[in-house]
Formats: sequence, C-alpha cells, structure tokens
Amino acid sequence: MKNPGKTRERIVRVATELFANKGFDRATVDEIVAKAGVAKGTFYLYFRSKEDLIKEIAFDVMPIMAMPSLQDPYITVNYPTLESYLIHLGKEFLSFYSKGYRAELFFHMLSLRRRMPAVDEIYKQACSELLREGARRISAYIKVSFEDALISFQIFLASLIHYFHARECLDFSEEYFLKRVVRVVLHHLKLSVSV
Amino acid sequence: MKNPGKTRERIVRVATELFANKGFDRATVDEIVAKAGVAKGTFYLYFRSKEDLIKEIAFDVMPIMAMPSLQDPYITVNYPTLESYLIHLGKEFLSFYSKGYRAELFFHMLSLRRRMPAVDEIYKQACSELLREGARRISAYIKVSFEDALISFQIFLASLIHYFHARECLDFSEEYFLKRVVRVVLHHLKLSVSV
Amino acid sequence: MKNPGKTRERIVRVATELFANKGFDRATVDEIVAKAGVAKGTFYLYFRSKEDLIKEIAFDVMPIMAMPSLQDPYITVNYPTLESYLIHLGKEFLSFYSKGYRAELFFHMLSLRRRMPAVDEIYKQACSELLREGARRISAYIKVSFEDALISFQIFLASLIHYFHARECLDFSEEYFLKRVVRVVLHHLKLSVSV
Amino acid sequence: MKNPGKTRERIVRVATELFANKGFDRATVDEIVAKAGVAKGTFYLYFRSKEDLIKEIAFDVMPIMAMPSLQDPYITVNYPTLESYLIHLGKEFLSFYSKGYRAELFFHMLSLRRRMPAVDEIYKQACSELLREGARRISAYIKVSFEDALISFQIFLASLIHYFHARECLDFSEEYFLKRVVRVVLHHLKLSVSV
DNA sequence: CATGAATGAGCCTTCATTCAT
DNA sequence: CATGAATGAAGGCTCATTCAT
Repeated sequence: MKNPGKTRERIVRVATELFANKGFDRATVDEIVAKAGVAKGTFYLYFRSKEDLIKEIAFDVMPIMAMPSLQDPYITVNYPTLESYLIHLGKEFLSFYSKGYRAELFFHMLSLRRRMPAVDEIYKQACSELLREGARRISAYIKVSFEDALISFQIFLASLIHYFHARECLDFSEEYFLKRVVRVVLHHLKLSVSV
Repeated sequence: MKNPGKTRERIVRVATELFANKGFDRATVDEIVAKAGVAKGTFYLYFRSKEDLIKEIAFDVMPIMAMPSLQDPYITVNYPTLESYLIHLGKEFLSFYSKGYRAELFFHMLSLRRRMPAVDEIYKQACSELLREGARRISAYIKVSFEDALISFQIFLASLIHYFHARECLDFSEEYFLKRVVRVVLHHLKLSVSV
Repeated sequence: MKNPGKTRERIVRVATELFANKGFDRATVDEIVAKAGVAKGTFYLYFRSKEDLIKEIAFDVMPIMAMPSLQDPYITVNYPTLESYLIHLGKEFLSFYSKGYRAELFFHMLSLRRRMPAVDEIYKQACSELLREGARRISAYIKVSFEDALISFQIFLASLIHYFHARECLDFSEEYFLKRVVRVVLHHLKLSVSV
Repeated sequence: MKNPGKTRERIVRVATELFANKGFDRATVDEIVAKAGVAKGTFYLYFRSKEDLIKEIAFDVMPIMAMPSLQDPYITVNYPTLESYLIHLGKEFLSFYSKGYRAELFFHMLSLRRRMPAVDEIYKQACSELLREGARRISAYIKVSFEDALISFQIFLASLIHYFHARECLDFSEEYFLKRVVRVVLHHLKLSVSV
C-alpha cells in the first residue's frame, strides 16, 4: 500500500476540480488520472465507471448538503431570533458553495439531471426536503401559515442560489447580500404574521 | 429546393429540442441531421461548426430575451402600478421559458458558460443589463434607492428562475407563485420607501 | 464515392481471413481496418459493432450453406444413383469449406455459439434442417426407414466435418476419403433396406 | 494454509467451468480468482500465465484422453467381440465428454489451436495416435486392411464427436446412437473383410 | 444548394501481469 | 504461501468535420 486510503480520495478531489472547470462530459478519465498521478486502471479499481464518479460528486453538491443545520434539531437554541437563524443558514449555504468548486458543480448538476434519472431523482428529493424543512423551521419562530413560510424560504433559497450566477454582475459582498435578502424575507413574514 | 429557406430553421428547431433533452455535448450532429431530414454536409453549409449552432441557441435563451418589455420605453404606460408591471414582466418571463424547452436549455447554458468564454461573456452582459434595467424601472414607479431596487429585482428574478428547477417539488401554479413573489417584493419596497 | 459498394465487401473479406487465423476474439477491429486500408470510423459506418460483423460471417459458414443442392428440388434428376448423389453432395461440402478459410471459421463458430445465443440458435436450426433434408433425400432413393436415413446422413456429415480437423493426421485425399465414406454409408443402407 | 494442496486444484476446476461457458478468451483471470476465492497474486503463484492454464486444460480434453482403454494392452480380453469392444470404447468416449464441460472445452480447443502452436501440435499427435491405435485394435479383431480399419475408426470417432454438436438437433439417446453407429461400422467392416 | 462516404483523434473501459507487503 | 493495489497497453466505439460528386 503506497498511499493507504488516499488514492480514491485524490481521484475524487482532482475529478471535482476538472468537472467544475470543464463540465462532466468534457473532463476525461485520462485527464483525471493524469492529474491524480495514477494509472488508468487504478481509476476503474475505485469506480465502476466514469458515470459512477459523476453521480458521487453530483450527490455531494445537492443543496441539502449545504444547510446541515436544517437537520440538527437542537441548533435553534443558539439562534434566538429568526433573523439570526436565517443569517446562520445563509452563511452555511454560501460558504458551502464557495468551497471546492461546488457552485460550478451545482450548475453542471442541474444540467446533468436531464439525462441522468438517478441524479434527477435525488435532486427532487433533496429539494423537497430542504424546502419543507426550511419552512418548518420558519414556522417555529413566527406564527405564519405553512404556505407563507414555504414561499418565504423558497425566495430565500432562490436568492442565495442566484447569487452564484449573478455575483459577477453585481458588486455586493456575500455578507451584505445575505443581510439584505434576510431583511426582505423578514419584511414579508412580519406582514404576513397572523395577529 | 425542397423547402426554400426553411432548412436552416428546421435544423435549429430540432437541435433545440435535442440539446434540451440530452445536453449540448450529448446531442450529436448525426442525430440533428437525421431528425431534420438533411444530410451531414448540409449542416455544415449553414453552420461552421456544432459550436456555432450551440452559441446561437444559447444566446436565444438568455434571460434578457425573456423580458422584452424591459426594452420598450413606452410599455409602462399600460401598467399604472408597479404591481401590475411586475406581474406583466413575470408572466412574460415564465411564458418565455415554458415554451420550446427553453427552461432546460437555460440550465444547460449555465453549465456551458464555464467552458465557452463567448457564452460566459454574453451571459454576464445580459444579466447585468437585465438587473440594471429592472432596477431602473422599479425606481420609476417608487421612490427607493437604486440599491434597494436592485436587490428587489434580483430577488424577483431569482425566484422566477428558481421556479423552473423547483416546480416539481412544489404545488404552486405559475400564476399563484408569481403573485406571491410580487407581493414579497412589494412588501419590501414599501418598507424601504424613502419618506 | 471512391469505391462504389466495395468498401464493405473488402472489410468482410479481410475480416474473414483475420477471424479465421486468429479467432473472433483475437482479431481486432484495428487490424481489420488496417488490412482493409480504411479508417476506423469507416468500419462503424458499415457495421454497428464488431459483434454484428462476427454474426454475419458466422452465419455464412453454417453447414447448410455448404450443400445448396439440398435445397434444389430438381437436382436429383442429374444423379440417377444415391451413390452419385452423395458424391455430389460431399464434393459440394468439401469444396465449400476448402475455400476462403471456411473450415477454420466453422470451428471458431462452434466455439463461439456458447456465448452468442443468436449464433447458437441459427446453428441449431441449420443443423436440424440439414439433417432432416438429407435424410429425406436418401429416402427418395432407397426404401429405408426415416431413422435409418437420418443416422446414415448424420454419419456421412460427421465424417466430412471430421475430415477438416483430422486431414493433417491422415494421408487421404479429399476425393478418396469421400469415396470411402460414401461406400460405408451405402453398405449400411443396403443392409437396412426393407425387403 | 487453508486447504493444503487444494488451491491449485480449485483454480483449475473453476477455470474449467468458466472457460467452457465463456470461451478461453472471454473468461478472465479476475473471474477465475473471484470464483476460486483466492487473490490475484495467488493465481500467478501456480501458473506462470493465463496461457499456461489454458494449455493445461486444453491438453486434458484431447480425444485420446477419452479412450483410456486404447492404451491398455490387456483390455481386449474382456471384450470378446469387436462389437462389444467398440460399444465399450464409445461409452468411454461419450461419458468422458459428458462430464465437466469437456464437450464445450473440446470445441473451444479446436478453435484455439489455430493460434496456439503448442495446442495444435498436441492435438495433431493425439489425433494421429488415437486413429492409428483404434485401427490397430480393429485389425486385431477382424481381418481387414489397415486402411479399411482406419477409415472405419475415423467414421466411428467422427460420429461420436458430431453427436456433441448435433445432439440438440436430434432425439437419439447416447446409448441408442452409439449402438447404431457401431452397427454401421460393423456392416462396413464385414463387407470389407478379406476372405 | 445538397449529399453521404470517409476520416482519425480521442473517448471509456478491460484485463493480464507485477510487486511490495 | 498469500495478498490485492497498481499498472498500462490495447481494445471497441463515437463523433465533429471534410470533400469529391
């Protein structure tokens, strides 16, 4: 064993970068193994096919992975206000997609899912769960209908995602943009609150 | 001459559909010409390369194409209120991307631009112009800072785009979703109005 | 059109030779196209896959192809005696498999059919039809049970086939061997004739 | 040591089955070791190469292995008549090839010998020896020319071999078919006997 | 304008073999 | 004796593009 347990990891790492830069189709297995410094055969020792690796990497950039706090039932105790909680979620989200070419991969994944049913399925599940859970959390903070919460969370999410394909067209910093988006959502929720 | 002047158009049409379904890389020139009922050579009579056709089709699904009203200086006379105007823009946008596989192509384009500088350039321009023009229009209706208008329009746009990759995860109709998004934006703008 | 209708034919011809010499698996598409003087792509213009070409060539060496007289209803008028008819069939058979590497291909086909159901199916059909038709012809010459005719024809056929994998171990000429085999069959049939 | 001295044997056994089902080329070392439950390296501990194993297995299905009685100088004392002796030889032959995928392997071997000189050599030797020895035995029973005996034995052998690639096309049992073939041979020999 | 046979670089994948442990 | 990660040559196949007709 030359690099105990590191070969597979290295392949995934360089593949992630190549896929991000060139797209899933244009990045070749040849390039991946060359950059990873392994032989072609080694690739197929760890992955049954290029498609298998694509799936693995695509699954890892699902939006639900970007908001782990949404899964933690006790997290809200640290955030007394909805505003602080949304800011926290937003930061998680933005920093997740800012790392390791994930934003680029996310858009490649969105393009990919049309021809990879497995990816499409996972995306739809991930998306549903994310929206529903987000809405549930909002409902815990403020007394609004589930639908109002859902619309609000969707707009919140949409804006964050949009940031990644429009950031070059604007001059807002992540931080500032997030603050403004949260404000918009809160304005709406407060006006929707049932008295 | 079988279909005077129609050959090129037919190629674009079938290519659009194939690109939407299979992605720009996976749809082949062979499939395109087969479906268009022309010979391989004919394709290269109208397009210098597959990439040329891709660019042409990619350019046609830029978001700025989806809101022609934004270019028309006299359109606002028909929409006395900001709400009615945003509803109009939203309908334009949603109906544009609902037709002819444009929503699918839009996401393929977003993936594509990483490796096609020409597409990237156009997208950034289109996006900047769209956001800036949208903000300008909002400013014409209501007295808010340009930045507030920009954030609002961006959220408006982001939500509409998001609708196309989350519509399967939700139960909202286009119409209803649009109404709700406009309401969120208006809530925010009214609270941001400078008195 | 450089070689009207000849390219495909040339590929089949050189493939036949290569398959015969190296076996279906060991002869590569690269070798075939190199020897045929065409590009790799050209191969796939005429054959969907290597397997398709293999099937085509395998079908052409089925034993039934080696005895066309068996299909001709009027042929027996030229051969007044069973002996002369069997000699004729035998010559047809031996000369068929002596040409164009067919004997070698026949044995490759016999090995191949275990893993290619389509070939297996065709072989079993071809074999059944050949045996049954041969027996029917014998019955037309001499009054024996169909079973006796069947056994006789099978032994006749088996001996001819065997000639191709044992000819190097013996010193018999085709002609002489055939004469002797026919004699054996006739001896048997005459002793089996129902009086 | 898990199974003292059994590893090599197990490899041969599973390889035999895989080779029979998939052919020598299509069965891989990977499959063999997986099915044998040993590591890749272990295979190369017992065999210098895949080809070595192929040779070994190919040698074991040579037709001469199927008639051990032919090597035993005293066996004929148990079979007073030529008929009983031929029946005995035939049974030996048929039961040999009915066991352990040997019939399948025999045809793969026949295909293989074109590209493996060592196998070709052995096959020709085995075949010559078998035919000559068979003819010699016949001559010991009945007073015919060596050539008549040779032809007879060849037809006997050919029919038995043919049984293995035509049995699916007929309805004869092994036993019955053998009896009929022996009868044909005897008819011929008796008519050829020198008086 | 239109054709379609021909091209060949390049892709994904397989598999016999090696070697450090 | 035994392991299994690593290798890389070689295989089958695809596809954008050209060009003679």
